[in-house]
Formats: sequence, structure tokens, C-alpha cells
Amino acid sequence: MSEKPATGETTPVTDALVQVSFAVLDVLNRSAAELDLSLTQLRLIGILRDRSPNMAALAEFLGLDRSSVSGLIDRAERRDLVVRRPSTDDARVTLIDLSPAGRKVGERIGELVNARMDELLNGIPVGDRDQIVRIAQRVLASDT
Amino acid sequence: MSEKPATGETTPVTDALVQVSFAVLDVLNRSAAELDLSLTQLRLIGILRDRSPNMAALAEFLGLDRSSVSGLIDRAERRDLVVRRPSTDDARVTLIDLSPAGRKVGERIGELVNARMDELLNGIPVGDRDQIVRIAQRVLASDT
DNA sequence: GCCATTTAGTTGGTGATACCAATCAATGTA
DNA sequence: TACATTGATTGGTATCACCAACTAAATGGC
Repeated sequence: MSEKPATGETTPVTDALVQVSFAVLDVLNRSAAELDLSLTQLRLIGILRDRSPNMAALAEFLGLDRSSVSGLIDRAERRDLVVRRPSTDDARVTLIDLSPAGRKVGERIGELVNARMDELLNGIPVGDRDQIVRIAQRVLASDT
Repeated sequence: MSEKPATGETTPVTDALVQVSFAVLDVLNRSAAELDLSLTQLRLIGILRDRSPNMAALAEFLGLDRSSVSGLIDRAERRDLVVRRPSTDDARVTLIDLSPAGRKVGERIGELVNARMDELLNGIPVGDRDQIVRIAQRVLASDT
């Protein structure tokens, strides 16, 4: 099924990436749901694994409005996944840390996602996996 | 087992796919937002481009509960993107069609997504693009 | 044929998500 | 010091997605 880029038709490579992304999204969603997390909370925890950003930076990472992040952190804090920590430099800024419990959840999520991604990649040879990593790095490198 | 699957740490290939998927997701989200659509509505329109499924099949496609799809179609119909059509075979089933306006939106969305994906893939050689398509098909083929 | 069961879809209720506009407090700057 | 800017929150709205309960239509058993 070779494609022609007709009116509004997506190109083969666009189509391929979109389809795979939805499959990956499904893996992430199901993994998150298993721990009663939303996809955004999963991302949040992933980001906080090796960072303690302020609200603005977090909004930037997640591509969300700051007010959205306020609510997100409210709910995550209520569930003891993260902690708000006032900055000592600037009394306006709030830094976000993963709580110990949040870190544990992060580890469990990582395992779940790994397992399910393994299923998704079942039958994909090592060579192709290396290609995935290589090409992904290229794509992400040029993505500001 | 060339890798150490340490505590909750994601493997390189998992990480690569997740990162790229979020980048693609961002492309889709921004394209959808430009036409005041949600990501789910974008998917809906994509699905209806070459199908007229009933509610149950649509729920299956989208991985959503049937009640979620009811609301989704309510809102899409209110915006004249889709049309509910009663089946003649079985008075219980409702078939969903793209409206003419919905089809136009689908074409514009396709163009937007293509353009933004082109940006995302800026600098990726043709050979790698072919690899993406090839590997994606493999992954999706084994994904029941 | 008739009634129980199954199937398709909707409704109502809840919580999460995300936006915008407006606000408040702390900083910076003229 | 007065004014503007910045970081974050609040309030209001709409969407999204779930579950449980419900209606209507079709099926199956007898």
C-alpha cells in the first residue's frame, strides 16, 4: 500500500510514527492506570526522577499551562507522590520533589512499562531495536 | 541481556520509543488545538476517514468505554463534525459518519500534521525514514 | 409464541485534566 | 519609592473518561 500525499492524506512515515505512538501511548496509559495514575502523572513522575524543577519549568517540560500544573501538583501532593519545597533564593518560586513514596511508584511504573514495551516489541530483532534507538536520538536531537 | 534492567529504570529502547512518542503526541496535540480539537477528536476523525463504524466498534478502536464514546460523539455532532445514522439492519445500532464539514477538517488536520511531522523529521535521511516505516509495520503487525 | 437473557447505546454522577482571566506576593527596575 | 514584571495560585468553564444503572431492541430456550 504505497501512498500518494493527496489532499490531507498523511505520508507513510507520518502514519507509521502516529500509529506506533498511539500503541506506545496505550502501553503507558495502561501501565499508569494499573497504579491509578493518569498519563500526565506518569510523565510528571518520570520527569521528577532526576530533577527538582520549579512550577514554570515543569509546565515547560509538560507543555502545559502553569495553572494546569498547579492542579496537577495539588492532586499529586494530596496523594503523597510529590512535595512542594519553597526556594530559599526567591520566595516566589516553589520547587517540586518526588516524595519517597513517589519514588517507589516511579520504580514500579518503570518496571511495568518495560514489561509491556517488551511485549509490544516481541519479535523485533536486536538490530532493529538498535535502529530505533539510533533514529530516535537523531529525531530528538533536532527537536528543540 | 546486554543491558542492566536496574530498579525501575527503563531500557534504552523503551526510553527511545517513549520520548519519540511524546514528541509525536505533542505534534498531534498542537495540530488538533489549532483547529480546536482534542487529541481524541483528532483520532476520531482519522478513524472515520475510511470507516463508518457503530458505537461499539468505535469504542474498540479508541480503547474507550462506550459511554465515553457517547459523549464524544455528542460533542462532535453538536459541532457538525460527525453524523449519527441509524442502522437499517438492527434498530439498536447507530452508525457514525463523518459529515462533509468533518471531512474537510480531516483534510486540514492531515496537512497540519504532515507539515509538523516534516519539521520533527527535519534532517532525517530517506533511508532512516524507510527504516521507521518498516520497523513500525513490524511492531504494529504483532500488536494484536 | 413468550419470557428471560443478551446486546447496543444512553444517562447520571464523579473526578481528573486543561484552559483562560484575574489575582496575590515577591522581585526588579526606573 | 513607585511601577512593572515574574512565579504561582484561584475561580470558572469545558472536555474527557470512568462506572453503574437504565431503556430499547434482538435472541434463545422451551
